[in-house]
Amino acid sequence: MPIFVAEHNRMSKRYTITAALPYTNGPIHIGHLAGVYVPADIYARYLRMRGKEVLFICGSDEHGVAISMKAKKEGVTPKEIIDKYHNIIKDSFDAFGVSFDYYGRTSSEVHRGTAQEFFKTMHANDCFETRTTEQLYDAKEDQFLADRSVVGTCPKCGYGEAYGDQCEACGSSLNATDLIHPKSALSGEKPSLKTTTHWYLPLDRYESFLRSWILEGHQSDWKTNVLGQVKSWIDDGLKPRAVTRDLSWGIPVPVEGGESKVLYVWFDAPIGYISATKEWAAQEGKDWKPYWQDDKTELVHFIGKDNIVFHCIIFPAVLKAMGDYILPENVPANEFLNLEGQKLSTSKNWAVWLHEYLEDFPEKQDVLRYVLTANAPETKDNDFTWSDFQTRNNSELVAIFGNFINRVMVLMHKYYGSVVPEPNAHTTADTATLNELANAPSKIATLIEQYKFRAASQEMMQLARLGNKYLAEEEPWKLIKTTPERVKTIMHTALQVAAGLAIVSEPFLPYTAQKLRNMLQLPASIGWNDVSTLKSIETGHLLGKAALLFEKIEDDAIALQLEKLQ
RNA sequence: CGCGGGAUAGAGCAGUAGGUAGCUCGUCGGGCUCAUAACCCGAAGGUCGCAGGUUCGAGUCCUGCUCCCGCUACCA
Repeated sequence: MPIFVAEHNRMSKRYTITAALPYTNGPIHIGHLAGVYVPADIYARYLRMRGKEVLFICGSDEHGVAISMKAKKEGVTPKEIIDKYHNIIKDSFDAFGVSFDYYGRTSSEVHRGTAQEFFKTMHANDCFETRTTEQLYDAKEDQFLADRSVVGTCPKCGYGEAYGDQCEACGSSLNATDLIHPKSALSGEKPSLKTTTHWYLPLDRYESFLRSWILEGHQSDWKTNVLGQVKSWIDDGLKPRAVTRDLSWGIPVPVEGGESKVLYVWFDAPIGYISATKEWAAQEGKDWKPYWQDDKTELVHFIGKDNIVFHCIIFPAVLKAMGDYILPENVPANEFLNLEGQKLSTSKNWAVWLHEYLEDFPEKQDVLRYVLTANAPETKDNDFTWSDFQTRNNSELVAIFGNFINRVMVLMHKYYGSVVPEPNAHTTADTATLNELANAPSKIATLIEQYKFRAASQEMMQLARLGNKYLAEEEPWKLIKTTPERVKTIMHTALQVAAGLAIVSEPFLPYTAQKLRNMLQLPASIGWNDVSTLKSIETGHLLGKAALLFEKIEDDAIALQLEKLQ
């Protein structure tokens, strides 16, 4: 009898799950996977197994200065940059089994239309304020300059190469207009001051709404890091935030006076979730609206900690302003993952890139998924080391999970020609093991629903330990010589555990789960709810061919990875 | 400077509403030999970042401090 049944009550029927849109100025690495995409995928796969209607959405974020700067630097068009990385990123997700229902991109026509419609609606409903300010302008390049794009002499320490936002010599925060002898980083010309007018989202109008919705309404079910960040912002007093920029690469501002201006990326990016939903719905012949406008739908945003303010403050304010939209039920933001003690850095190439990992460790997607889940930065920044990767593979996946399955398969083949024998009466040991097996799905379910994926993955592994322990204590290899009838019951029981693993491991290790299902010849109709009934595998069932689920990773493969980092 | 998160055995992490500090890996000892020298059992190992305070009692509450990470920047 399962002990934990509470989760059934509070589960919704439809879920819209989003994973942060990766920015297409580079490929993605293990930090992205650990913080956002693996947890989101575990959640989505789990809910689908529970028979829920799930829409799992993501896409490429393709606007913003970083991309136009990169394009300029490489002498190509922004379009070439985003196409290149969009494809690399999309392929990485596919390869790692991240089961998006749709992966869109913010450069699409549908997205342009959706984002512009958001802007126009909010504009018409007086949701914006306009402000005119003076900003540094590069006449030669004919564009306004970001603070970061201005260099000059620091007014505090006299360092000659200070950036407009911060002096790297003395650490002071600066305004670009404070710099002595400012120069444009683009052209080297002296910038001039020019007035410009922009639309602002007056976040201050949403302060009390946000306070009661999040700080009161979600006080107990949102993560502390998220609540803390939100509280900090709200207590600080929310200020109007510009939603438009003087740039050329982006979505044109669709109202009068918006010529030569584009929507600020943070305004258009989250709307990308909705655009992607529309594209998916059109493709599937469905209506997109229930996924965003039906209050029986649960919306969950998976993001990294750097994104908290956008998904908890700004985007909800936009959704609220639009009126018809639901708000996120939860925003389970993760902290960051470090690599060998140092933070990941694209510019220093201090990263493990997913597309490169797959070249070095083909077919080992699940290993990385597992390691990143078992050591996920759920409550604080965590460290990924290659040595830990090796240990987790060799000592856990190979020695515990893979080995248990192999033991069962070998014994079954040897004793019964892989035909499931008929069990006799259960002993207390059998019953205890079967009880624990029956309880496992509920335990794992509860943890997943609380976004505790690390603990959930360990609970899954616990099942393999249970199987090993059961075999060690029952010693069928001895009993086969003395009381062969008893062995039938033991193997039947051990097989139920193996089948349970095949099912319960799917959200975490989708490729392995599929392999294991094939080995056990589990019919597709057997799923999550069958684990507890203990009838996943019946007497007389013929098992498939045995194969190793995982293989050891040797020291030289690890040494090679460490060398690559240098 | 301000704000948020973190600092717990060799390593990586849990610690739920304060009451003799847990998990995984590693190490050491034992058992087993069906299994990818894998599995199972047991043991050693921590003054819970530092300094104070509240309490009969604090990893858990309060104050101060140190260090790491993040946000406050058109690097999303």
